[in-house]
Amino acid sequence: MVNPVFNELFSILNEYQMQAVVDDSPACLVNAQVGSGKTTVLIAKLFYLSKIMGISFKDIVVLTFTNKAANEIKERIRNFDASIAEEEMSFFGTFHSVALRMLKTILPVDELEYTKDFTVIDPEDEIEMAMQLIMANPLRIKYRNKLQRRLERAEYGQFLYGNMKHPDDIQTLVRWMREGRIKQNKMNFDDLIRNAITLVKRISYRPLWIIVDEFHDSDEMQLELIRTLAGNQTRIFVVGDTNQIIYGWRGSSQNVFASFRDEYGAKELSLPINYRSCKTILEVARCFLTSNADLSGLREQGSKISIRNHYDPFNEAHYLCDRVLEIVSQGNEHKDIAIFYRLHQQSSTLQEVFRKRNIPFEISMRKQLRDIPVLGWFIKLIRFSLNSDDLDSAIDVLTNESYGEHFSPFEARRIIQGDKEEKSDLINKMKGFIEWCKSSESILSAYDYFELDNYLNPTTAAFAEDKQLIMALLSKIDLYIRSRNIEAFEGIKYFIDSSALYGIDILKDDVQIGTDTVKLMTLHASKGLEFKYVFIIGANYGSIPLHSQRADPEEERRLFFVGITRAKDFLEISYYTSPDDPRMFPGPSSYLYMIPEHLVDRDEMNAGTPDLQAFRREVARMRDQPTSKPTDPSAFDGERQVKHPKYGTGIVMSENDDSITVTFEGYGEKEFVKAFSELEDLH
DNA sequence: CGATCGGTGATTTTT
DNA sequence: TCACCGATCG
Repeated sequence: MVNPVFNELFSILNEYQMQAVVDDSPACLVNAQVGSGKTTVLIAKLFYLSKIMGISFKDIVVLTFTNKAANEIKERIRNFDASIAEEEMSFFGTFHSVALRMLKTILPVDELEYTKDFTVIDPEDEIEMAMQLIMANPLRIKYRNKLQRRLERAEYGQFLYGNMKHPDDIQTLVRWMREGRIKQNKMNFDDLIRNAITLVKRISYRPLWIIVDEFHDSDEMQLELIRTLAGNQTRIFVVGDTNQIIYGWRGSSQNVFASFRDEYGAKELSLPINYRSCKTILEVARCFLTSNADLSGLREQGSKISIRNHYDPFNEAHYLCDRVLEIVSQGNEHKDIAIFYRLHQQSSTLQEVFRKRNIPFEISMRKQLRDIPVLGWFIKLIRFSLNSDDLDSAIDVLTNESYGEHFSPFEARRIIQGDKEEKSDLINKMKGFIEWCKSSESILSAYDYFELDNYLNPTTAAFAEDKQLIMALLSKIDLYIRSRNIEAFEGIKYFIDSSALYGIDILKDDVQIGTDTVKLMTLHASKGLEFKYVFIIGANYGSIPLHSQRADPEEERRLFFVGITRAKDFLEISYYTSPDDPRMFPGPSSYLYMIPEHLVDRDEMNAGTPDLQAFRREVARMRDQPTSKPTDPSAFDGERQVKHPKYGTGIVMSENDDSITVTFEGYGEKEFVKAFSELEDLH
C-alpha cells in the first residue's frame, strides 16, 4: 500500500471489516454488532476510497446523527492525514449540518423564497416566535405551557389535546409560523432537511458515495434525503445495528433495514465480533437481544456481573461514592466510571451526595449558548444585525429587562416598524452592522461598535463577567473566521447558525478531552460510549422497563441492552427496597430474572439503613439553601486544585459539561462557564 | 369569581 | 396514579 500509516490502519482490520471496507456494491448494508469497530471501518473505508480508489472526499457525503459522531470521524481522519483541509470534508457531518451547508452553497434557496442570508432557529426560538404571534394577533391558544409539544405533534399532523369542545387556533398558528419563517428568512431543523430535499431535486449535483453512520436511527425524511441525493452513479454504504434502536418514539422505524434492502437490493454484510466487553458481560447482553444474532467477543471471560439491592437512592448514592473511591484507589481514573439511569430526575440525589462528598462528576445534559443570559441577548442582536427580517430577535433585543434599552413591547414594535427609529441607538447600530463589518479590521471591535458598555448595565455585579463572556464569544468567532480565511460577515453568519445546531459545544476548544470525572447520564445518552466500569441504577419494577402506556416494551429491552454493552470490564445493576418515586415499585426489574444465575454475583448488601440520618439531614439542608455554603477549602485534601487569575487558588466542588464550581479561599464558591473560564489545573 | 368535574398526558432527546 | 387545565355551574 501507498503509505505505512494506511498499512497500519488496514492491518488491524479483521476479515469482516476488510470486506466492508473494499465493498463497492451500488448499495451495501452493514449489520454492525455493538462494539465491533464500526467507526474504524468507516475511517478505513474513507481512506480506501480516497487513497486507493482515487475518489476525492469532495465527492463523498458522510452522514451522521450526532455532532459527536461527526467530529470523531473528522478528527480520526485528520489524525491519519493532517494535510486534509476542513474544506474537503464539507459534506461530512450530521444530516442537518450537511443540509445547511448545501443550502448555503450549492442549492437555489431563492426558489423557495429564501435568500442565502437565512438563519437557523432551534425549537426554543420557535416557541418565542409562536409567543410573538400570539401576542400580536387575536389567536386563541389553549394549554400554552404545552405549546412546544403541541407544535411538535402538529408538524406530524397529530394534535395533542385534539378533542377540545371549543377547538383553539393551533392549526392557524402552525400555518402562520410556516409563513413567518419564510417571511423572516429562517429555517427550523426540519426545514433544513425538507428544503434540501426539494432543492436537490432541481440541481444536478450527485455525490459518488453516500456513507451513513447509525443508519438504524433514520427517520422517513432522512431516508428521503438519501434517496434524493443518490444518482445513478452513486454508491450507498450504510452501517447500523437494529439492536440499538432506542429512538423509535421519534420516528425511526425497525423497518429501515428491510426497506433499504428491498429498495436498493442492497448487499448485506456484518461485523459480528465485539472488541469491547468481557465475555461475561456479552453473555448477559445476549439475554436482551431481539434476534438470536451472534454476539461473540474476543476478550477474556472477566468477572461476574453484580446485582445489588439498596434501601433507597440516597443510601445507594452514598455507597456509589465509596465504590468510586475504591475503584480510583485501585489505580483507575474517575472517567473510567459511568452511572446510567432511566430518567433524568434520578440524577438529583446522586448530584447532591456526590457534591457533598466531593466526588468529581459530570452530567450530560445539552445546553445552548443562549442559556447564558448575556449571550442569549447578544446572539439575538447579531441575528437581527445580519438578517433584518428577523423582527422577533429585534423585539427581544429592545425589550430585554437586563440588557439593552428596556423598551416596552409596544414601543419596541413601533421602533422596529420604523416609526420612532431615532429613539433607539441600538437599532441603528444593528442596521449599520453589515456595512461596518466590511470596513472593520477585526470582529473583536464589535463590542465597541455596539458600545456595549452602555447596554450591559455597568452598575451590576455581573458586568465584568458579562463583558468577558461577550469578548470570549467574539474571539471564538474571530478564530473561526481566521482559520477558514473567509469574509468576516460570512464567518459570523455561519458561526451563529451553527450555534443553533451545535449548542454550547461550539465554544469548546476542538474536541473536548475527556475530563477526569465520573459520568452520570440517562441510558439513552449512553449510546455510542464505553466505560471500564458501568453502574445501571434503579432497575426496579416500573422503572426499567419504564411502565407507561406509550413505552414500547421491545424498545425498553433494547435500551437496557445498550446500557449493558457500554461496559468493558465491570457491570453492576441495582434496585431499591424503598424507591422515592411513586411510580417505581419496590421489587427488582423483571429483566434481572432473565440473567442466568451463574453470571451473577449477588453479594446482597445490607439493604437496611446504616446510620445515615444525620448525613441525610445535612444534604437536605444544603438543598434548601444551595448558595450559603461557607465551606472550608482546607477540609478537602487530595482533591482537584485550580488557579484563577483573579480569585487565586481554589478547589473544584463539582463540574458538568458546561460549568465548573470552585471554592476559593477567602472568597467562597463561584461558578464558571467552562468554555471561558481562565482556570488553570494545578493537579 | 371559586369550586368542582372530567379529560388528557406523563418519559427518553438529537439537530 | 397524579397534575394540569378547560369547561361549567352557582
